[in-house]
Amino acid sequence: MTIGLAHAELIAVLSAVTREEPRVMTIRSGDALPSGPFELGHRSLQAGLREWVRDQTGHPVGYLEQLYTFADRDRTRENAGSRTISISYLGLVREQAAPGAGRPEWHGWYEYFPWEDHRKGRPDILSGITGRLQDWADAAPAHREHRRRRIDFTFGLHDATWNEDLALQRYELMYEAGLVTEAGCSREQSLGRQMFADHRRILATAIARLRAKIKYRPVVFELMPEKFTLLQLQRTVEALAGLTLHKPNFRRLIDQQELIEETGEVTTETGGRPAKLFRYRHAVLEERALSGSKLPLSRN
Amino acid sequence: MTIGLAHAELIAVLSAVTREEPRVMTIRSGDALPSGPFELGHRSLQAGLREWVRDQTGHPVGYLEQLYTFADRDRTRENAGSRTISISYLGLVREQAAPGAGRPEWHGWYEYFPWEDHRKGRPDILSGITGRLQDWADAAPAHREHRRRRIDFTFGLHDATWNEDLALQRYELMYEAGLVTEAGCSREQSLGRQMFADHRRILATAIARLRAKIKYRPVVFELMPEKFTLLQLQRTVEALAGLTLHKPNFRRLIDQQELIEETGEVTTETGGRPAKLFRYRHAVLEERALSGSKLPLSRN
DNA sequence: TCCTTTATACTCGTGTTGAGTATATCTGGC
DNA sequence: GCCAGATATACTCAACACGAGTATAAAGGA
Repeated sequence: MTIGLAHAELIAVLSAVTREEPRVMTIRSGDALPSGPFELGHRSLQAGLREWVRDQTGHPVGYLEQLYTFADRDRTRENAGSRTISISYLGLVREQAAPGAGRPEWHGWYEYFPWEDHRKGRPDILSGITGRLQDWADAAPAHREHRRRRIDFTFGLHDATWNEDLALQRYELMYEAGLVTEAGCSREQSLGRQMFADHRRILATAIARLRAKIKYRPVVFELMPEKFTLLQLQRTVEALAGLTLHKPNFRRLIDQQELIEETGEVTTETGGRPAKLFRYRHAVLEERALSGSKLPLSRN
Repeated sequence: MTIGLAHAELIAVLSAVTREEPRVMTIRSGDALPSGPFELGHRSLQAGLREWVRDQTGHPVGYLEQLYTFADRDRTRENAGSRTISISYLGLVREQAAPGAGRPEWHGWYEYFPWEDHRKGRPDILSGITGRLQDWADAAPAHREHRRRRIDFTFGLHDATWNEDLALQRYELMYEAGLVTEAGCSREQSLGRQMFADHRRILATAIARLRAKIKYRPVVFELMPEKFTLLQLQRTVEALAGLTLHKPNFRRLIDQQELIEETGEVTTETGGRPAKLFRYRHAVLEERALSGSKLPLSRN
């Protein structure tokens, strides 16, 4: 029985939204996510990542959340018997944060996942994807029905509707079906920009997690400047979700949650009628907004 | 710069519900969670844990989900410079599974967290807890208001209502306030049964995660026998949530989700009028039940 | 037979949510 | 200066989900 000695590596998905586009910090011209070894000096995993990101990029990280941990047999290292344990994190960064010395490269989420952006309608690329997925399903008669149901559900076909939270499931399905380069598909046939190793999969995990989270925790504000208009807030949520929202209802939702307050100022930079500026109510609301339970409670 | 070499350890929170009581598998007579090193032979973390649990306990694990990864300076090992990375998992086990060779010891959740079970009303222990938390808040004038808001929210005091999902936050708050032995509190003053190292904290994480999850994913069925009555299902959910539910509304919720179907049989073992037996609709519903988004969508 | 116990079915009021419409206030062109 | 276009903000209405309570059905046991 071999004791588990392994290399520990931290991988960060740092995201920001600038000019209505969600972006991720990358290295190697967009080919990989920033990562580094977990060092002995670090107090904890979280602290280690924080330090390391600040040193490398000059960006202070606001919100930071662990995503997933996985292990792989070492690919690149000399000692092939060893293993690497990768711990991935999702971090949110303010739009206005000064760019650091390392001159980080930001790339739009949807370069890597063009089928995930539905703000301008259902992307054309999707019909090609679902077509090829259907072929993949038909190629295995034994699993055909099951695969079809999975495809329909995951991509919102037939009676199902598109669910933006399923970004990871969609990527995994495409991976299984061999539609992405990481799965050994040819470069011409591959869909979306690829990344080193499983980094694109980690990015998909981060996108899915964040899209789910904005619905029940007020994390969007970690991405907003201090003062913002309601439309700016809506556009940021839309960028993350890859969807367009219903303006009146979005506003109603926001102000019934009482998460923000007027600053008293207005801005005319938006084109038409001047828009009120709002700010997030930090102090009062550190807790809460965990919304209500969907269980039918009984009182006694 | 030291490269991160570390020990990798897997920790499992295996849960079941028997006789309307949620239980967790333990070792050392309930003092610790089962854990073991991640070995080289394992294909992946998840597979490693599955194998290892089956060998040790004879229980097949149904649902398995990663909880959290954390790092600590080694406590027990000889090489003090090294570190241990602990990866914790939540696993769900069927009630009827045969007990294995290892004769696992199951202990009720609420031995460790007596304040979390509200099925018979608000536990008496809670008044003591919140009283001591108030003292802790008052002891630090600078943070008093903030701490009070945290206590009120987390324990459902004043205008707030009890939120069963906050099990982890409650434990963390009590830890900060020094109310549990793990934080250096005396044995007499400690609340709830303690565990080795941070295992009780991991259990709290698992409880919180599971309580949140049953609301939007049909994971309860991983804990049910093949055939069950609606009341059995309700009692299982109640056991996990630590709450009593409104019977008519629970039934309505269940059948509008179309997650189960009648077997055609009935059982008279429940006392009064015979109850219909139901089964979970595996096949059709592997996906879905991710419920709806809370975002105000617009169609175009 | 009646009483207790559990199962199952129905009602009703309220609040949230999807969808659409109306009014206010700016800029820029004529 | 006035109108068109653009954006901001406010209001309405129907459908549905949800909390809460009530009524009926079918067993076992005194």
